Amino acid sequence: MTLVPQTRLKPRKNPVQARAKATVDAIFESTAQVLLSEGLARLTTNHVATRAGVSIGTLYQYFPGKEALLYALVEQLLDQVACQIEEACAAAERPRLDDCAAVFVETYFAAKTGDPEKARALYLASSHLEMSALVSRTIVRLQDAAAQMLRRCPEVRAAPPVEVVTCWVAVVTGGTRQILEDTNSAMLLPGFHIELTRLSSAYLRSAFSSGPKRSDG
Amino acid sequence: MTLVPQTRLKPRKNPVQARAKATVDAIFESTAQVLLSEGLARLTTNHVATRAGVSIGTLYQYFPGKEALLYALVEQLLDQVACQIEEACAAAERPRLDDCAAVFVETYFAAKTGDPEKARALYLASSHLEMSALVSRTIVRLQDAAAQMLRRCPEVRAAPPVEVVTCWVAVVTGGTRQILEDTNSAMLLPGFHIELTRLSSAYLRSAFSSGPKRSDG
DNA sequence: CAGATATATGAGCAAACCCTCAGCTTGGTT
DNA sequence: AACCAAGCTGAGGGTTTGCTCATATATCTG
Repeated sequence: MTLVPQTRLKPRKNPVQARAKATVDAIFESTAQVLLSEGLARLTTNHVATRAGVSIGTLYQYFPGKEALLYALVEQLLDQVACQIEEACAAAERPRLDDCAAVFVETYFAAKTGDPEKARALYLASSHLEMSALVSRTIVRLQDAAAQMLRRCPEVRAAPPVEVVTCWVAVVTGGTRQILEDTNSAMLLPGFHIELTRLSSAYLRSAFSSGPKRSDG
Repeated sequence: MTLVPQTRLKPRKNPVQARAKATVDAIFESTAQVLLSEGLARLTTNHVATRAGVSIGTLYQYFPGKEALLYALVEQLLDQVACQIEEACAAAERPRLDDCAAVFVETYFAAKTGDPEKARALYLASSHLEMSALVSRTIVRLQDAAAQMLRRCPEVRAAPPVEVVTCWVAVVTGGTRQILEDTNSAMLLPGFHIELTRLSSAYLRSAFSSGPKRSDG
């Protein structure tokens, strides 16, 4: 319902030959680079095309406009993250609570820090208002994946409350964003990973275990 | 050290008469509104001036450029939040761990949700690369305030580890941002507040209390 | 090879935008 | 009232930017 008229945001033409695919990839790559080096405000289509080593006309053969380019970039990167999370969560068969925490945090963190610059470019681009629906949809995918994993957890009796899942996912994604965007904290990345896992374990235990449960070690 | 040459970002002139102060306030207000209704990409100085009910020339009497305007807006809003947090943290004399969690979350949450639209405008503006240092400095203020409050906590023996404070602050600020930016989750705001407090309590206890401590309830 | 299709080029136009400046109005002081 | 500084105005200059289109080249098919 309420399908936004996104004609302006959809790709204009799909590449069929190999060299065209390479061109589109180069444009994506260049967009991320320009986004980081120049910022969203100074990102121009001409600059993107030049940096990608293609003509401006070529860019407009595949994207109907500047916003469509950014939209496609964000869509691609968000989908990659969501797929990785869904896969990892589904792979956990009978996880303990601590496993749920570790799997989710580990996977999300790896997806984001694998290419931190690309992640930061994504954050910049996704602040466009047009992207909010896209981001929202991805968050729902993460929440569903997390909820289903939790439901398979022996320590969790009933269906996990929506507020808990919402809070957990928001805190993991938002916290990671905060750390990645703050260049001063960049050195603390490994430490943050550990702390975020401990935080998740502590929260999930307090939300699902009636009695406090101490694991050995 | 490394004082960035921010001549371009500093106000050009300070208002001395009352009507001039009103003008500057109107410009700030209008900037936030345009930011929300049009987005960062379509925010133009002419539009801001028109919406504020002043001439474009007036705007440029107080701000040397578009970026300075955004910079001043972000600076003002960030400083308000930091001051509130510092005050609230300092007011907690001999807090228990749960009090620390409650005070920090409560204050931050109130500061952000008091005017959610302004908060979202702030997020949009702060994604400018130029703002990263400003945001970074504010985060440090929050971390310091939180650390000092924790140090006054009887349950905390030594100085709180920097990773814990960093993670906690990142998670509270980032999580709140995530919820505020996602219009779909807007209805869950009160519930999120409660969960975020519980999460903070659980994390702080797991970080500082050697033995698990169960409070009545 | 010949025709058809897919892909690439880039000069340049129309529109949007940032910002200046010369002149005007308001408020305060003597 | 006379004067002055503070504040306000808005048309427009110079620049940037998004995007088109006529043309050229590469790849595929038979």
